[in-house]
Amino acid sequence: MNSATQTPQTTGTMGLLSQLNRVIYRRATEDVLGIKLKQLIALEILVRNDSCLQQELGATLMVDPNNCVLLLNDLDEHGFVERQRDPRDRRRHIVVITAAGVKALEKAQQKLEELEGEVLSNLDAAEREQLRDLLVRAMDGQDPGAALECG
Amino acid sequence: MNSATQTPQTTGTMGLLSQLNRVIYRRATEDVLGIKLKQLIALEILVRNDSCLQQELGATLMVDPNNCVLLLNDLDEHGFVERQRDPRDRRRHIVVITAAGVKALEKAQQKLEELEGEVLSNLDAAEREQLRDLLVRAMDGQDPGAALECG
DNA sequence: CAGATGTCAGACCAACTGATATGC
DNA sequence: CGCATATCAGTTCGTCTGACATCT
Repeated sequence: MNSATQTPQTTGTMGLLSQLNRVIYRRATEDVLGIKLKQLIALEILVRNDSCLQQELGATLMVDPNNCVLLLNDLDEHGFVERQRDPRDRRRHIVVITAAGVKALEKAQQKLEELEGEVLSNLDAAEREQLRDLLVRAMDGQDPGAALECG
Repeated sequence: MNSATQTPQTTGTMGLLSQLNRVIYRRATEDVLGIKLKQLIALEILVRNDSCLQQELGATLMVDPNNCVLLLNDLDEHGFVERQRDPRDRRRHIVVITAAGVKALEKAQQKLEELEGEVLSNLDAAEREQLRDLLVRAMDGQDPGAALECG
């Protein structure tokens, strides 16, 4: 009715999360970050682990193996990752991030932090830290590899 | 490397939000809720405002006018909403939720709360309240109608 | 051989783009 | 006439499904 309503329009935490994610997704485009948000998250995992099995990456990202292939193809074409055969089980691939990948990641992370500042402009530093902490804890409880049960 | 890593794999708040949303999105399917998550959010807005202009709904949901039409077509076909011409400006539509819509919403909300309990199982009641509060405040600062600048 | 892993091609769904109809 | 609103058709993007090759 009143067109300038500032009341929270969505009640549930899940709905709010979904809405706020929508805001992020709309703003964190490839134009802004240089890479896609999902690629950024994938690269973050790779730098953190130095390298990891392709299936572990997929499980952590919660994408099914097929989509993991597509995602890596994209990153591979840009020279941001390399896939190596695991010598101990030659069916498997070990994914490693390249120097160019690290560089692209750092650039994207910087842009994303700028965005974060804008999106969370209503929260002060302590509250942002609190939010991040709650999200970390929530994610910790998540079943990894739920995306694998698809065959 | 260790396949049972429980360390937070994603560092930034935006990435965490995106990942947690992924968890929700994967579980809050139409099969579980009875309606789609986005439809649930739309109906929530409608019960809260009793009725609202179609463009206001779109702005609040952050979907562009085109997608708003599709969304409402879907809800309309199920008999969950009705579109009425605004007598004061007959170009406009006023969207109202039906009794069936309210019923479907309540059912879906109940299921979603169950899901919320599972997804946020690592957080106690106080922490969940805290999370919800932070999300509400973050959403309050969001530019409504950003989705309208697309023509 | 059965089972696991990764790859690809085609189907499917959700979102965006452009054109049209109606009313101001 | 120009502008706003809603609608639809066509395109594009991301994701899922099924078939296949390789390796254990």
